[in-house]
Amino acid sequence: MVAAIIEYNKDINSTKDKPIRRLLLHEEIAQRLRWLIFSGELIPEARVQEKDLCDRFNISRTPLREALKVLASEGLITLLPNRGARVTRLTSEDAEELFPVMGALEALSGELACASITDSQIAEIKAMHYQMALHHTRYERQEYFSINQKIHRKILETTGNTILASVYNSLAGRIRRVRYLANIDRARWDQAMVEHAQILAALEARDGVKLAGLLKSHLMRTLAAVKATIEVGSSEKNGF
Amino acid sequence: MVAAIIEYNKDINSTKDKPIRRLLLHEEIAQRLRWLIFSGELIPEARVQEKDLCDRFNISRTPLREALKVLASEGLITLLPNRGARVTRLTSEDAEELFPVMGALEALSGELACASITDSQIAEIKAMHYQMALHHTRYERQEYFSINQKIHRKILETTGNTILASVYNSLAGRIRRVRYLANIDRARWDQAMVEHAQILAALEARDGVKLAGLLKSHLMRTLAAVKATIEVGSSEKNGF
DNA sequence: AAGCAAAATTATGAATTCAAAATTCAATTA
DNA sequence: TAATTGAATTTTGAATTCATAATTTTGCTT
Repeated sequence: MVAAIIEYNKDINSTKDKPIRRLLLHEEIAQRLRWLIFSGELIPEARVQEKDLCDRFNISRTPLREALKVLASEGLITLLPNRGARVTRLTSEDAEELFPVMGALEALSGELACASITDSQIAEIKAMHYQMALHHTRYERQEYFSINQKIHRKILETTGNTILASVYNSLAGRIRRVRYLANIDRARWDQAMVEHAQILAALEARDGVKLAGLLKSHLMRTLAAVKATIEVGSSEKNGF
Repeated sequence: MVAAIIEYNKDINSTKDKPIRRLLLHEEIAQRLRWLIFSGELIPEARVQEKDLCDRFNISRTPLREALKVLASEGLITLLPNRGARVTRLTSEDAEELFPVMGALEALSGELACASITDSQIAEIKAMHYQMALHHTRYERQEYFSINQKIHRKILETTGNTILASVYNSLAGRIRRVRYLANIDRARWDQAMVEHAQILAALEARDGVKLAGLLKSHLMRTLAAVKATIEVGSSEKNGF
């Protein structure tokens, strides 16, 4: 009995678990706010009223304001001193700055992935790719978009580089809503599928340089589609 | 007189300046905290006591805590719920994740810079380069380091891509202290100067692809030197 | 009725307060 | 004396309060 307790204690001390962190309220709130922005419930340029959100989440202003500061540092919202916070509107210029950076990160992602990806991981992505192709033939935009995201995220995960993933995700967050709403035309969609097939092929061949180039150019072509969406959105005054 | 006032008002309204934002206290505090970390006054792993900093800055805990949340989202400090904040210690693994990302960003930076850099901007960088070379021959490490930073930042600015710059600076911030303290040996230093000469040449030739490759490999070689510093630092328990 | 000015209201920025958790320290026991 | 328990203190997380800036409303003037 005593021995068992001693064993147990030894185990506690020798095994270094990562500390169990009960999450801080402002982090929970920040995550929920991100969802509100991605889902489109919080509209760009619209003022974010602290009181409303406090009531909604049943919290005081302190953790909410902390969360707003974090989102501001991520570029998702803009703080106007004494005049509140508002969801940052993505301009065409922003997109033109964001995509080359995301392109560079995706290229790196592909390069690193090729160096370490396992056969089973490739098989997984391949399965996702065909699932996506199916949605494409069925004109199922939402589902296509969802799996598309998953494939890119899967490649990112494969690299095992958490910093790369977090930086990429942060940037992608800024344009997620626009991409989601992007009403890409059929021609561009077909073209995107061709590009994805090439991407898969390069990944299977573990050709890092090739894959990097494909991902980069894929992103740059997507930029054009997104820019078109932004222009339309702006002129309709229901911007992004 | 009245006319003058009207003129003045018209000017105010017609010219759309970016709003003069009296900076929020937490932003000021966040910036000062960054300096404290970069300068080494705040030691990694050491607990950051809220009270001490509040006394130091003569502010209440509210804006300080907001600033801490922002720094945490930048990765400069780590928040342990109910156990305070501490400066994030850069591990060798962190460096191995950070440098490839920074390399990709620098490569992009070089590529974009070549596409738009003016002759006078090149001349400016060239002047800085020779200034740096002088410090190198004189073994003036701090000055060399300082100009080295400036050159890379100047190339970044040249691209005009503010998002690229801010992402890069955020990542660079995490390793600035280590790089600053990095006691690179003479051989590596000499090698770095050779690489810089090549970088300048590629920039003058506006050879974006070449420059991208050079910057990337330059970063990866720097990684090795930084990793060595981290290892030494850790074993001496005065880590980074 | 339109335009303007002043008062009233509301929202924001930051300090203070309060409750809960962690840490310190002293007393006790083996 | 070393280890452990439990109270006292400190520190943190979050709500509340307070002062000030921004916005809205009201009432006046033309």
